[in-house]
Amino acid sequence: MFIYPSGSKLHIGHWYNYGPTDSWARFKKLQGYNVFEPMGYDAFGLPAENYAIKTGVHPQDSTLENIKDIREQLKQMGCMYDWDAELMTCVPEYYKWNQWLFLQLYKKGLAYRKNAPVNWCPSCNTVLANEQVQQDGTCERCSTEVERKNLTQWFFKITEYADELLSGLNKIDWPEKTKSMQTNWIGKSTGTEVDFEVEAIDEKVSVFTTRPDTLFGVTYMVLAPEHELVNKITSDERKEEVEKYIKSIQSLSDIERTSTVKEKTGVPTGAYAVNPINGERIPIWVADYVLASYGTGCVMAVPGHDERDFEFAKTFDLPIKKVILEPGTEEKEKLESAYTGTGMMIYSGKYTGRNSIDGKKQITDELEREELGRAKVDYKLRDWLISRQRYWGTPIPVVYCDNCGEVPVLEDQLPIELPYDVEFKPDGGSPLAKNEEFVNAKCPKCGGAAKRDVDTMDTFVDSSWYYLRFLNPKFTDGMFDTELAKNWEPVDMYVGGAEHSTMHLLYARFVHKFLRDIGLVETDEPFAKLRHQGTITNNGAKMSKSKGNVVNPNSFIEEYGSDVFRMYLMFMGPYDLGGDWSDKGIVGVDRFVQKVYQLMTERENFAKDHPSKEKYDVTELNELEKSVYQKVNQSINKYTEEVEHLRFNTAVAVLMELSNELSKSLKGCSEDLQTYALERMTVMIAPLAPHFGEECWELIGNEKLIFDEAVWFEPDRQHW
RNA sequence: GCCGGGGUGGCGGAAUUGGUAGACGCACAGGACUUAAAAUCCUGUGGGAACUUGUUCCCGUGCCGGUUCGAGUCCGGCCCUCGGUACCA
Repeated sequence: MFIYPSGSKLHIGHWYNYGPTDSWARFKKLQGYNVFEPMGYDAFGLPAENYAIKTGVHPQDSTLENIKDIREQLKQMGCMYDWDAELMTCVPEYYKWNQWLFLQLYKKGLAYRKNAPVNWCPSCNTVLANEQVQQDGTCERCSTEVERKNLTQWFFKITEYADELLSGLNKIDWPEKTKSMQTNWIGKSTGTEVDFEVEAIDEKVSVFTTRPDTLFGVTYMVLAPEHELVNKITSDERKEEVEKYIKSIQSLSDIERTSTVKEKTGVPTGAYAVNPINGERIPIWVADYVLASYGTGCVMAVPGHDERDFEFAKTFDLPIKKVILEPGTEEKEKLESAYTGTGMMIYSGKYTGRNSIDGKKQITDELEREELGRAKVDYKLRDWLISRQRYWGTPIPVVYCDNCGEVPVLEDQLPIELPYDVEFKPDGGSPLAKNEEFVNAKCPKCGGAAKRDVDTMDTFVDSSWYYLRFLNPKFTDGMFDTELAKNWEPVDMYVGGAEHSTMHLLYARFVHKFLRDIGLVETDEPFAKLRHQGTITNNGAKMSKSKGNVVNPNSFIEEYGSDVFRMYLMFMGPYDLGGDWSDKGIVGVDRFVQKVYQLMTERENFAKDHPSKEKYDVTELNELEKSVYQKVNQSINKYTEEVEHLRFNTAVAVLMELSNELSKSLKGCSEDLQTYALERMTVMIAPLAPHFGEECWELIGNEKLIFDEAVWFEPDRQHW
């Protein structure tokens, strides 16, 4: 994953992501693969803008300055990045293609506008990111209570790909936990949509349920407070109470609202609905535990067989009906808690006595026949909201014309450039809204006066296709070079933090599939193999500038060099777990390197003076030579296995064991066998410590660079 | 709350498939070298007990329970902790 340049310094986390990854790439290079290892900058985003609000430094200036510093530090790490392929997302040459992508999605009906709430701080007069809202629901800058405000915003229709995003997981070599998180995030559930007639307004309201077999147990219905029908159906005498309730839950987050430990709240609307299966009249309530964003924003409540409904019914003394019998009991009335399993249906009209598993299908069939419902698949996944009321991002290529309404910009007018002169101090709207020159445009359709969209895109748009742009960042004839892409896609190895599991990694898969559907890529998935690096913490806490607990790698690099520092990070523990930072053990890695260096300097030019054989027959070696020979080959075998699977900690341990053995025994071996051992040792050290590897390679008498030669030795497994 | 990880000596960790728990390293202790120190090298090092002093026994992988000839590993129930939770990226 490319780097996010939020500050000017690389911290240990960056080293932990990029050092070991480069070691893996170098290992592949030595093995003879054609390795393309690029680096770029995810340069748009909120922190640069907040920094600008605080200090007055323009986001573009601070970002470009940071990138300059970061580039120099990346070079210190000794990664074999292809610097010709470097890219950054904040330049028109790049973000032009975000806009182009937007237009393609729009053309296919996959970009659309609808209302969605944002966090609004009435005191700062601005939209806040979730991160800027404190736990108690107040603004991090001024501690004012944050409100929710509805704005018309752009969405990408990722839900159109929900099924394929799910099934595609079977085709890729990703960590099981990541696939499992995406699966749960997409949240596919098969169920039934049931229509309930609402009395008084002569309108139907649909609910989605995975348990149509419990339909006879419905005793009330709940609308999300945001549901559009709430206003319509609420009776006059209830109006005041309902409005008061809706206001009272406005500042709660979805997490708080749906918490099962929080006491249930809600109010009756005074309206009633009719259960289509038995004609029963049930009250309609409004409660915050139902979210407008999932399903239809409305649930049929079955307190006997749903835990949340049970809690709610207990709290408000609503009837609880038992309609499924737990296997192994005859008790048809009492329920200590909601029973959510299957069993025999009871008190269910003609379905009484049937198995609830069959009942599910039969009730759905009946509803379909009567046109009162239908089988339906539902997803938790929501469409991707990409509008941001901010400056530092890609302008959305749409204008609004009095005559023609919403009109996309013509492709040949791209890029819509982000103007430099803008006031980002918050005052109510998107910063771009105040730049007249930017806002006023011509309607592409009628040529009349029009206003540009003043929002910018979510930066996850930038990062959802950059891996394709790497192939040739200077390409001008399209989003990326499709000919090159044919040869290089998908990415063979993608490494980044697990925190991206459900957002970036899902968005990128979605965009890749879309690009396939418009004929730009040929594969179904962007990243064939994915691995996560863990987080390095400091005293158990995530390092961050705001906490002031960032460990600066510089002092260690000065004292031990980048190779030792990088190798120590690899030696610390399993790569995917990360761990708490401690400099306690770095001397051990340093000692190891000194020990190897000693071995090499004692045998300068051995490769020239005593060339090694390719293979040895152990029957012709003495006992000591035989054990050295075996140790060397066992080490190559183990090392290969470990590095291949990113188990760098044990790979380093293999090399330490080998160096201990060689320090003890090498003196007693024939000179050519000594060369044999040192060559192989060097080849294994080089990917982990590239500078030191080259030094050793030269010391023992080689002329060319080891990585230019791409030397690798397969182990001799014959004589174990 | 929900989803997904993690928890093993004084410390970082190893044990790849249910089969000798503690590889490798840090720290510590003793020794060699040295006038001395540093560096380096060698030896020891999970806890406890016994004695015939180099061997035996007991305990031990977050907690409680289970499966198995055998569990760090599998199953059930907890505790703690970390990541995500749709506008940090």
